[in-house]
Amino acid sequence: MREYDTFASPIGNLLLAAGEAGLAGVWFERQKHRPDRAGWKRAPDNPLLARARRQLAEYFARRRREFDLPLDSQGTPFQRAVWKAIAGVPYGTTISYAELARRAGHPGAMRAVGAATGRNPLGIIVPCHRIVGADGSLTGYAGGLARKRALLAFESGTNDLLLAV
Amino acid sequence: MREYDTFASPIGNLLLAAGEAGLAGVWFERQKHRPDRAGWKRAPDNPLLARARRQLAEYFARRRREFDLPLDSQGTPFQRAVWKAIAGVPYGTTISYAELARRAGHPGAMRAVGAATGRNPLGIIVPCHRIVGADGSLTGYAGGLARKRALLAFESGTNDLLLAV
DNA sequence: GGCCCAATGTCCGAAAACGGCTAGCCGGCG
DNA sequence: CGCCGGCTAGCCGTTTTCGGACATTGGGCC
Repeated sequence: MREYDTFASPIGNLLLAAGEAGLAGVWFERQKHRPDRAGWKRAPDNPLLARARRQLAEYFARRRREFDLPLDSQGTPFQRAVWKAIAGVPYGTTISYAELARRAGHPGAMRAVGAATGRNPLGIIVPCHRIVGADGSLTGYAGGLARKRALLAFESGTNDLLLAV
Repeated sequence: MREYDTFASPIGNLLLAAGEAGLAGVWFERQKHRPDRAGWKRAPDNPLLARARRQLAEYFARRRREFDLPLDSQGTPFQRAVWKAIAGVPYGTTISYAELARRAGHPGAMRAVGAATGRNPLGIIVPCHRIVGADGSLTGYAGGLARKRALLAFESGTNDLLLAV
């Protein structure tokens, strides 16, 4: 039985979930691999969820570039290594899946790294949108390529966040 | 790792490079298609480079009309055929790209011959400045049309070499 | 353990673009 | 008419670009 809440971002509603030791997930509504929230309890007053909402609002207002939250994402050792490496990619920059594989300690496993990236439960917080193909192509995003494109433009440029439909 | 040196000619500084079997290149500074000299070593004492400098000085002093140097230019078989044919054009004369194509054994390939001429690594030594359009127009030169015009005037007339800027 | 899948990367062959060209045409001039 | 300038369509190696095939790794499922 998990506590959750929602947050209305400029590029779509987000679903936030709290775990035992920290934030467990941030998904777009209707995104791929979204968890089944049967038996979850809506809890807007949960302090952790409130804190996450505030930091996300600051991020979208250009008043925050890094998140400061306890995280509690669940996955295999390999997946956790990948997600940890993703967390080290700075705001406004991108790296390739191959480079990510190297940083995660598995050079050559770029394909598997791609799969693990797609399973990242902490969208935006763990910036999987900063991972692109070796030739710069976007290749994929659980929330849809349009959102990935919008986030990268938002972080690299100074223009406002606008989701091209 | 190649050895190189420079030579101050009346129409601009030249970059000379020595190869395994002979002179590998003579380019104008800042000319098109100039090689990347990363990792090259300046070697004024290299005997081949010294010999090339002396012969160039003689050429510009009107005391030499033909060069006598071992050459080591690298290129495709087609390019080498073109450059070899260029080398056969005598001092003070010009031929058209079409005629050059015939002499190189590829009649009709004048357009490709033009491209190969532009890639000639041995400026002045292999006298690509003696190749002109069928109607006499200069059409192009890696070191700039002004230099081509100056070289042709120098070879045909008795006036001093003067580069019209 | 075996098999299939995936938000990749690399390589190679085919196709198109790119020139330091040219001969042929056409209209404008004297 | 004759000359000239500009435009066009072929010309042909080289270089770049593009698309598809394939090698590859780890997870999830049985």
